[in-house]
Amino acid sequence: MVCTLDERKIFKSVPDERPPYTIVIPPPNVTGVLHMGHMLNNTIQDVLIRRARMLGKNACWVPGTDHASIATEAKVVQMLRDRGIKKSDLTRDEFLKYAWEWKEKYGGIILEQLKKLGCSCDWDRTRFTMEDDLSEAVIDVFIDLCNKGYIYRGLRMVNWDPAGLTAVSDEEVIHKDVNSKLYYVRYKIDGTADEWITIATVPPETILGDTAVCVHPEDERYAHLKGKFCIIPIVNRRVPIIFDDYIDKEFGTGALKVTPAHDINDYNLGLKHKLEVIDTLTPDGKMSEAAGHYIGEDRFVVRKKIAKDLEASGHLVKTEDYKNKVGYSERTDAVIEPRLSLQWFVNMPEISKPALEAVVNGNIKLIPDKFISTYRYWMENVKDWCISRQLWWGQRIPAWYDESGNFVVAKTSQEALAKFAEKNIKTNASAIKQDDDVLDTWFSSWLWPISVFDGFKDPENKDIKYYYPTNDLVTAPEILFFWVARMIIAGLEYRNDIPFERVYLTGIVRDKLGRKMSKSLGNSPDPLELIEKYGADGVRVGMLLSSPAGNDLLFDESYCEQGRNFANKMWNAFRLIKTGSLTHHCVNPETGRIATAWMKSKLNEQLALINDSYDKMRISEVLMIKYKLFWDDFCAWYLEMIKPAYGSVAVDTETYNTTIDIFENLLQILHPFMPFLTEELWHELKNRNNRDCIIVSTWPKQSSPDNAILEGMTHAQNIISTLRTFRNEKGISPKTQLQLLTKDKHQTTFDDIILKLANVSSIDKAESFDKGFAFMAGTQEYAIPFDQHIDTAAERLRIEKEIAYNKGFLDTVMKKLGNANFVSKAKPEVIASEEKKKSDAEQKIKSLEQQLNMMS
RNA sequence: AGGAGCAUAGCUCAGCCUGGUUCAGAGCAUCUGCCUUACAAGCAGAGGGUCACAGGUUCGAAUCCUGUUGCUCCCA
Repeated sequence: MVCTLDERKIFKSVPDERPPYTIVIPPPNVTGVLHMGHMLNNTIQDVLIRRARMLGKNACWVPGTDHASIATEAKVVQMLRDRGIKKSDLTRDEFLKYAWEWKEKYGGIILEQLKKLGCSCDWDRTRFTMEDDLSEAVIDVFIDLCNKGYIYRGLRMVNWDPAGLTAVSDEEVIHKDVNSKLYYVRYKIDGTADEWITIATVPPETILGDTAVCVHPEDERYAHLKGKFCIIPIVNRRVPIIFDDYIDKEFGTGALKVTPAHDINDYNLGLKHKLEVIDTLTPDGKMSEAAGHYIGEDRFVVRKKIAKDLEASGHLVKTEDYKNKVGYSERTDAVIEPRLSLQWFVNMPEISKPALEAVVNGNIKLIPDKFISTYRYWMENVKDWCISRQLWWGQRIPAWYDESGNFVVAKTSQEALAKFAEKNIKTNASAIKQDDDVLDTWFSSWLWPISVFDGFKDPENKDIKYYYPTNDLVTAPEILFFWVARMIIAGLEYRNDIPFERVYLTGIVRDKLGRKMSKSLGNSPDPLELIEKYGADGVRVGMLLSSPAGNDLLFDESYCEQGRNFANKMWNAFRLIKTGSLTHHCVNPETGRIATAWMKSKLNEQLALINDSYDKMRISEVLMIKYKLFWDDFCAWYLEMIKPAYGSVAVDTETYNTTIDIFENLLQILHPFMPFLTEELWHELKNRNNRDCIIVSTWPKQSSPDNAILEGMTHAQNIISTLRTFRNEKGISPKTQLQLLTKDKHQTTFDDIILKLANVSSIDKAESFDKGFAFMAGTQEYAIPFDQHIDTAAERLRIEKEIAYNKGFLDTVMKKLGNANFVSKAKPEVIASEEKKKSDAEQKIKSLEQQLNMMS
């Protein structure tokens, strides 16, 4: 080929009169590299896109990347550190210059990798969440939501990442089981000489921030402490003992130390009981001035120190081993600390209602639908979304503060000044300062299905009107909430329409032991090495062979091996057809006629199943049907039927041409899964021009199969298999010809094929069977005269076993039919089928008994 | 603590919604025989499951209901 499909812009889509089929890619992290999850996800999208294109839709797959603020910023900081530059020594602008430099260098690697996978994206449409137009949309949406009252700024307990120095969302916290210690510490009751209350805590360093001790109001052990105070050790602070039924009497000692600054539940207790809030941690996880002790030391160092100090002062009662869950930052792996801070939030309950409705009422379909209840549960309990991040890489929050802390939300400083003026706040350009924080990356990507078509910049443009709502979204269930749900919210809010019709949720790719693939485990194969080793088509097939929607895929390289073997099989079939003996000789035209008629019917029969499974998004089932259709039906049966015996010279152009047609149809059907090989063979098969590519060919039209031929062939296959088994068991070479005897009912249509595939010399009618091997295919009787030594006893045993089986079966049928309840209650067609079973079984038994008699 | 889901051949999964298809199917793996001029990355065959367990509903249960056990995910 002179130039690639991509270069010929075959993946390109522009609005036209055809119906659109649109997918927006879940944008991968711009600095990321392809991992197994991407492979699975994008292969599925490509399969859907390619089939839609062949169905005559205007297929548009929009690629792109997101800026992944925390991950990217962390990488840039690392790069700077390697060059001996500290982020804190740089201005914001200087830092961003480095960040963009990094992005230009490494951004887009992943898109190149997707091309190697064969992804047929419209690469001209590649977008990036931080490019100007998309950023402007983000800022406009922020301002709009502020104006609508959905966004507010508030003091909240957030998940603080002390390594990343930013708040992260609940979804970015990974809870892990860890072995900790539970410290039992006693606090002296104020005004007593030797009276104590003992609390249990995992992080004893937070004692420095304690502002109360809380017990259950009905806990008799502590009833006498009502109105009393106790003394916090080390800091010697006098704090109240409060009573609240929030307390679990059974846990620890039933007495809870309350640290409102560092625990969300304690914070709520603090609000309720009006407790003082003492923030004892610095942003980077060290003890703050307010802690009063251990200032500037890391919290984990202090944890050990304070335990010793408490022991020395006689406050430590005991320690216990304790298993608990600790939150870690998904990005930096630092232990997350709950921390009070001023952040920006989206008020979710109200704005998310239509999005809940859209899924519950079926406007948007989740596949598999078991995710609907999960989605509903989350949306009904949705919490406000913390959207500010203490980073520089991202869209800077358009809020402006004056010197006394008043703020307005505005796109530019000029507009901000105007807004201050409106509020009658006197200030000036040099006195106002923009918020230092940026917006959560999801606050960009929730606009993705709209912003990639410039739906914010130009809401009435041709693209957005044509492509939106998109058709399918393919993504991982892990981000159902923090991405999918939010896109639905944004879509309904800003287009008054859903962003996509269906969401296909893939499984998570795990290793064969069921562990998630991760860098630290080192259990993930390198996707590009896999492609190198098995070919992109082989890997694509391997990925999809066993990945039912929503179920995890236990990946094993042997799947790719299977994929490669299949590609190899296709190649070999091509060789037979195009360059092998088929081009020179062929079977007699009659055999060819039957064979092609059967194969065409088989193809149509299976194509109906394939189309149906596609519609139900059962992708691995689609693949398996195609796999068997090609390998079993086409190669193992059809090609063997028409393949000429050595030395045969009969030429039959019609059969040959039909075979090419069928092979082309099979290539088309397989094309979405195996784009490279099918395209290559498509061009090898015939001399086609640059435009005549399989990727833009028309999906084969399904017509009704000839059922008589299908049934007849199944019967013939039955006979052939029995003869092959017979040879196998008797050790008769496939080269030895056999004679086949039939009775009246036998249809001769497939005789040629039986002769060929079972190496039978002749098929003759006989009144009755003499000595030899008698068998049944369906309800018909056949025999092979066989005069070599036959183990009569073994044959008798075989037939007797078969009789016993059929009698047993007949018994169960008779029992049903003899049951008055069954006959009166079962549906007529069920009864009819039982009657048929009965007569078939009776006839079989009769024939088998005859055979038995003949042997004696 | 709560919510959701899963349990079918050695492995990965269909079938279950809507009970009845010759006493459960596939792919891979296994075993047997084959280097047959498209293909040993192959060909032809074979074996392999009391459908997790216990009850119940029904003429009839892998399929519907209840309970038990084990596992996974989500959220505390």
